[in-house]
Amino acid sequence: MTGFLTRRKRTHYCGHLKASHAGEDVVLMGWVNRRRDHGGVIFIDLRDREGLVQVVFNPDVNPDCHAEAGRIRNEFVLAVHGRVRRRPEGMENPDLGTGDVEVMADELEIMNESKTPPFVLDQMTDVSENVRLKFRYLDLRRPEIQRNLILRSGIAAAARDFFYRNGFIEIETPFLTKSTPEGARDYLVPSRVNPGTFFALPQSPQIFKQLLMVSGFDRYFQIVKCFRDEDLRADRQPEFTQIDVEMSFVSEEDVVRIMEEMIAHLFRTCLGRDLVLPFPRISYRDAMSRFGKDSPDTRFGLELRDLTDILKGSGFKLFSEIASGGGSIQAIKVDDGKSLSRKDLDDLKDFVSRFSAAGLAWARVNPEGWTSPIFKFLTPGEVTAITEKMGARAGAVIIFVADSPGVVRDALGHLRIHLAEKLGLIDPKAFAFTWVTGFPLFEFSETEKRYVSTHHPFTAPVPDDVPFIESDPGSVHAQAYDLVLNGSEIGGGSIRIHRKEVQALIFKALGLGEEEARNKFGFLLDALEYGTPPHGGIAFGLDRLVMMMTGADSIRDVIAFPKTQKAACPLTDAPSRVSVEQLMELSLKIAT
RNA sequence: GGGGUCGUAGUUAAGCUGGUUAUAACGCCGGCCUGUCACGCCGGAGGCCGUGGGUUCAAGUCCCAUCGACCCCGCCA
Repeated sequence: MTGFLTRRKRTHYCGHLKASHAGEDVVLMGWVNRRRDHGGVIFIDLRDREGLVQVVFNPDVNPDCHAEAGRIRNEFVLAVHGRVRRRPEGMENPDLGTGDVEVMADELEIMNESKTPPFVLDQMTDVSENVRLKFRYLDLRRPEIQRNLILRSGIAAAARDFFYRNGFIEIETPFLTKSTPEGARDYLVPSRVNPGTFFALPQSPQIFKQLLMVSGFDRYFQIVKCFRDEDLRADRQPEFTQIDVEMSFVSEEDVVRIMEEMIAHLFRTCLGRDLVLPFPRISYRDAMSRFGKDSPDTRFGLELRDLTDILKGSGFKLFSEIASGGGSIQAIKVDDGKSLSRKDLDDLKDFVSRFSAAGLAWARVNPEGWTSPIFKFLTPGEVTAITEKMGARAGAVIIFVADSPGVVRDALGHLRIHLAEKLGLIDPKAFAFTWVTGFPLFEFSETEKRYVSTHHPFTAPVPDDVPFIESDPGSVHAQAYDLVLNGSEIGGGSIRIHRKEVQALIFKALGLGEEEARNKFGFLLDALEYGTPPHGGIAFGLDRLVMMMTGADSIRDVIAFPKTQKAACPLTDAPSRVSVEQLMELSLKIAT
């Protein structure tokens, strides 16, 4: 059993062999993807990171070797010595990268056996995610997911390359840091040395990267894990990776320009795709009114139109009442509504009810008028005005939602995506980037009955708006920007406040007392008094970016060892209980 | 915290209005097979129907609870 590795070195990856290797002796090491035992000749598809190649065991070449090959089962680890040859005429496999050749084995070592795996490792077999995650080390042998992680590595490498060449310095920031109860829930780590106190795992290196600007590093980046203890989604994990960037002496424009070059560099080197620069930009206000959300998917139309003015005096009571109560009536239009059945349209009511939208109506536009449950309530003038405003031709379907403006946008924003997916209006190969700018600095929180930061409390206001911070906080714009790709926010950043007077105004507007602010962010406030340069930055969600670039449906398919929706790991069984001794050492007691 | 979909063989699924021994495909085991490539042919093994309780003469099927997976809302500055 031993000896092969001392005698032989691996010469090639399985997936690299091609016709030009014909006639060469090679040594391959890998896993058995599949065996086809014909009684006489035995075929083995041997797999490694780079792909598959067919290995042939023929009793005429080496009877002992052929006999040994009879023991082989799936996922055994083999070392094979043999000669590459072109496959016999007509035996090529065009579906296999190495399909022109095969390896005639004359020496075999079974380096390790394998239990029968719980699932077959090919793309035809679909396996539930809990089984996949429980046996993640096997799941990760599948070529599709290996491809994702290999591309991820390439993207990170390309990003580093870009940053190094553009004068950015990579600096690590602490994972054991201070809890700042603004924003997401923190993951806490108890301190043994300081009983009763806790570190927090960083939600982002925000404050540290700003301090690095105070220190004069000028351009910083880091590809770094961040942690947020919030509920999971298909594109959200409790630990995730950011490409984190901060720059000194820059404007919003400077950050946006260099970062879109960085993104273009990633797409060019990793996908071979040339993106058109500069990326389109849209204001927050336009994004909300045209797309119903601040991360618009611009791959398709179905834009929102406001019909409140036309319908506020309408004979359709639901509409007129909502309009007179300060609500809004908006609509989207599907140009070719033939494939939407009456039932489909009626079911949309259920869909928008998820967003607590009260009223939904629809209309089919015909050459002679509308087919619509609300047609009889509308005047011909209203029908014409709406048809015109929507730009609806015969065959179109108009879908109306009436409720408070926020609810309407939310409902229609989701509905347009739902319909675009259902109707196949989305080009799966498109990458539609959009910068969203001009965010409000504050949003009024109904739950907290106060203004809260839209971005974070260090975001700089647009200079012209500074006078209104106290008098009219809702009108103040931020020097903030989000990068959106196909409707998904993949990055966001801002110019930061570098003067303490402005910072003090912001804290005041947020209802944050001087003492409280000092307690939470004192060190940053101190730093602002020692010559902080103007600075700003951005952070990209690497996982989401890789998801988009690989076409993965789930963030879990681009992370080697992800958590389930309950924020647990089926492989290691984390999180788990710990011993009383461990708890005592930390001065902790479980209350429940 | 809330809404939804789903848990049946190793895996993926079927199982109707409750009724005899719970099906199939793939995988697995054995046999045959010297050119297959999702090899083929013959035979075989394999089940706590997620768990607990209830209704019933009878439960995979109905009801309640609970655990778990996924999707969504809230949440995620």
